[in-house]
Amino acid sequence: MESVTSPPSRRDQQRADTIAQIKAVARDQLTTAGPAAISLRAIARTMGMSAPALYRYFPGLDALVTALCADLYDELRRFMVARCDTLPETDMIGRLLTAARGFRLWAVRHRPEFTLMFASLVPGAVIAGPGCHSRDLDPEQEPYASMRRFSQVFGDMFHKVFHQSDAERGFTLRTPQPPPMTPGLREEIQRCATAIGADVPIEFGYAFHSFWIRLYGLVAMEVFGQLPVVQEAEALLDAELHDMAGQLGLNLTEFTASRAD
Amino acid sequence: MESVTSPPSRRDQQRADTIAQIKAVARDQLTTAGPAAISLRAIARTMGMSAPALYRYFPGLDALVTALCADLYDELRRFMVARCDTLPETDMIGRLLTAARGFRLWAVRHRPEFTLMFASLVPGAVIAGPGCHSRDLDPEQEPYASMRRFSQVFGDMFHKVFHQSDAERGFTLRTPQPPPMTPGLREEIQRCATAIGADVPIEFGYAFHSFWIRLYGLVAMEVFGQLPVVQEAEALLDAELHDMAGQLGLNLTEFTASRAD
DNA sequence: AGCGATAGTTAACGGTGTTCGCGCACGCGG
DNA sequence: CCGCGTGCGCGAACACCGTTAACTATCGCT
Repeated sequence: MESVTSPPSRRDQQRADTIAQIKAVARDQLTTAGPAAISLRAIARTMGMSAPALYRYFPGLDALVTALCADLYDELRRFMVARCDTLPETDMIGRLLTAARGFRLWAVRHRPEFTLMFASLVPGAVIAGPGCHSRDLDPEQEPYASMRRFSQVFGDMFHKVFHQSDAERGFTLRTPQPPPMTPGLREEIQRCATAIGADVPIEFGYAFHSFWIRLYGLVAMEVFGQLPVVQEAEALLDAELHDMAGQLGLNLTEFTASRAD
Repeated sequence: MESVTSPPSRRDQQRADTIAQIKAVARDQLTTAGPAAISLRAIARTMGMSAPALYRYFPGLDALVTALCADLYDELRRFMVARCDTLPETDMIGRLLTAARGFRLWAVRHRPEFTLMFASLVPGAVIAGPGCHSRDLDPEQEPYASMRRFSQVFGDMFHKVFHQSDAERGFTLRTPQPPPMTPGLREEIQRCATAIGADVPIEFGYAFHSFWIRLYGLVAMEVFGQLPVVQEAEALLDAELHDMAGQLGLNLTEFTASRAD
């Protein structure tokens, strides 16, 4: 709540540069040797500094990893929207497909990063307990803000594709038939949808949620080496996307074919 | 290929007991403080031993974690089949549902274990590279044998439910319509299905594979704190199972209702 | 010009995996 | 039943790791 943001003084600039360099070196360690290999002493070594000096910039290793993780969410989001922006605003189906394929592509190109982001959140944060993550989960804190911005990408797209007219969309959206749900589940799905800005009826809320589960499951299994189909993973993603589109009344082959005209 | 298995001498017995104790202590560390907290020195400390002594039983920390991981796959499999065995042999749909719910239940009860098994395979094994895991992946080695035995549970069930008669099954199985697939994908899905012993047509091969992706995605997201719907996760699993059953022509509500008679 | 905040240093503590070399003692074979 | 050998455990040591404390020098602003 600073009413006056002080101009970035010279020191602040150098400080920002150092922080960026620290994160860059950490990112390199992550890419090269995996999440467990991020080491303060090694970072300091390659930067020509002494390890305790890094504590001027981060309160500890966990904080560094958390900040790096936040950057990765932003990078992934930017990667996805950049690819989507090559398509016209009205082609929301094309943008959704591009976002999904971009999600997988970034993940398989950056397996260690994906592991850090989606399978631990923070080292040592997966400790047991129903509330899962033992970290402070102030929902406005740094990793969560980036995660929400990332989720927002799909949320906005779902919202838009639903509120498009059939003419803009290029096909008539069919209301999927959701399975029977408990009242509590219906309420929570509705709440999650509105929280993400996707103001849609429950049938679409469930469908979109289920689609996200399928996309996440496919990508996570591929990255973690759990996917039975491993060589044709990209083709499998396309098949799954076809299948999901079909549940919304869209035949993707005809769609892309007619679009190609 | 030992033609004569030497009788378990007294020494071998003690050795086996020590190995079991080491893994038990490691398991306790994993459950209590997460995968990163498994420490040889701490294990030796609580066992009243010295750290290098453990090297008489495991060539290193990675080997211990790998062996522990293999045990966990067996434990998960046993948990699932034990619950399935409370149902009659002919109720394959009920067994499939029980197996899926058991998979989730074990995962949420053992989050650190699940993380170790399904999101890293072995610490430091997620290093970049197209072939993913940098470990020796001799498919008959210890972690992979247990993984295959685990996968076999679902594979057998899929095989059986498909080859059941409609009378045994209690409903007429509808052939799902798969999305268009590339020839390579069809071939690989077929190959994976036969490798797991599920000799089924491609339509069911794709459906079962997709079901496994959805189940894995749902459970992994819940364990890793990535699921939007977090409070009603169990109800969400039931909804997803309803949805998947519906794609095979089975209305689950009627099914379980008639079964309850 | 001087003062204070800031960035950097070295030393040290406790922790980790791993290797080496030694000794002891226990269980097996004669 | 007894000795022998082998497997077992130990301590020391090396190279890492995160983190803290005390201290210094330098840079920037007043």
